[in-house]
Amino acid sequence: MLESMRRFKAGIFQALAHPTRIAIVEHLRPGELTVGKLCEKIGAEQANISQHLAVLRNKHVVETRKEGNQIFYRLRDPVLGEVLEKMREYFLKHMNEAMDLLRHEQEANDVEPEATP
Amino acid sequence: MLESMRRFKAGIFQALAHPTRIAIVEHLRPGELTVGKLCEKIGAEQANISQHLAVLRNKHVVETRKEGNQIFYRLRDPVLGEVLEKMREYFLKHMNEAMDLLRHEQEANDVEPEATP
DNA sequence: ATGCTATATTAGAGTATTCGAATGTTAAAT
DNA sequence: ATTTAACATTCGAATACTCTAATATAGCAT
Repeated sequence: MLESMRRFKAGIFQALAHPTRIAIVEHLRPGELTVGKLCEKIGAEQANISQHLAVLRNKHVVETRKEGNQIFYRLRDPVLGEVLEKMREYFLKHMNEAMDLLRHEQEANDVEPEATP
Repeated sequence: MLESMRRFKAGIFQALAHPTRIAIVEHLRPGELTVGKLCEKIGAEQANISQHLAVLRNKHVVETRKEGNQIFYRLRDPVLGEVLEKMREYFLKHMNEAMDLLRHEQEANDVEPEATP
C-alpha cells in the first residue's frame, strides 16, 4: 500500500517535472483557459502544448470543459497550486544555489561539442 | 527569469519523480540516516540507493555528513517534506481515482506480452 | 458539401533515466 | 600492508521522454 502511494506521488511529480507543464499549471492557477490562450501565454507550438496537456490529463492534474469549438482547461485541485507555491518559497530561499545549479546545467549542455581526440 | 525558475522547479520535481526517491525523502523526514539504514528500510540494492541519492544530492534535496566509515544523509530543507505532506493530503482526497490510475498503469504493463498477429 | 478554426493524436528521431553488474574509494581493524 | 565494511561511480542495455512534422477530428460558417 505504501508502495502504491509512492508510485502515485511519483507519477504526479513526474507530471510536474517539465518547465512547460509547470508554466501550464501556473497559468491555470487563477482560472480556466483555452488551449489557444495557453499557447499564446507560454509561447509554444500548439501540438507541443497539447501533448503536455495530455500528460497532465492522464494524471488528473487538470480537467476540461468543452464549449463549442474550444476546450477550457482548469486545475483539478488547488492543492497542486499550493504545492507550486511551496516550491516558490523554496526557490526564493535558496535562490543563489538555484542560480548556480541552473548555470552548471547550462554549461554542461554548452561545452559538449568538443571531444578530446 | 520566470523560465529559469520553472526549470529549477521542474528539476526538483524530476528529482522527486521516482518511488524510491520518495521513499528516501520520507524516511529522512524525521532525521538523518546512513546509507545502510536507508537500504535496510527501503529494501533495495546499495548501488541503486546510492544512485538515487546522487540524483537527490545533485538537486540539493539532501545533504550529507561524514562520520568515520559512514555517511549520514539528511533533508536539506523541511519545506520539501511539507511538499510531500501536501501530496499525501492530495492522495487521500482522491484515493479512489488514484487507485484506478495505478490499476490502469499496472494493466498497461501486464497486457503487453501478447500482440495481435 | 467545403473550408476554416481549435484541438488532439501519431510517427519517428534524438535524448535522458533506470537498473544490475562490475569496479573504485575511503576508513577502520587486524 | 591486507583485509573488510560502507559508499560511490561507471558501463551498457532496456526503457521512457520530448520534440517537430504530419495527420486526424470536431464544430462552425458559407
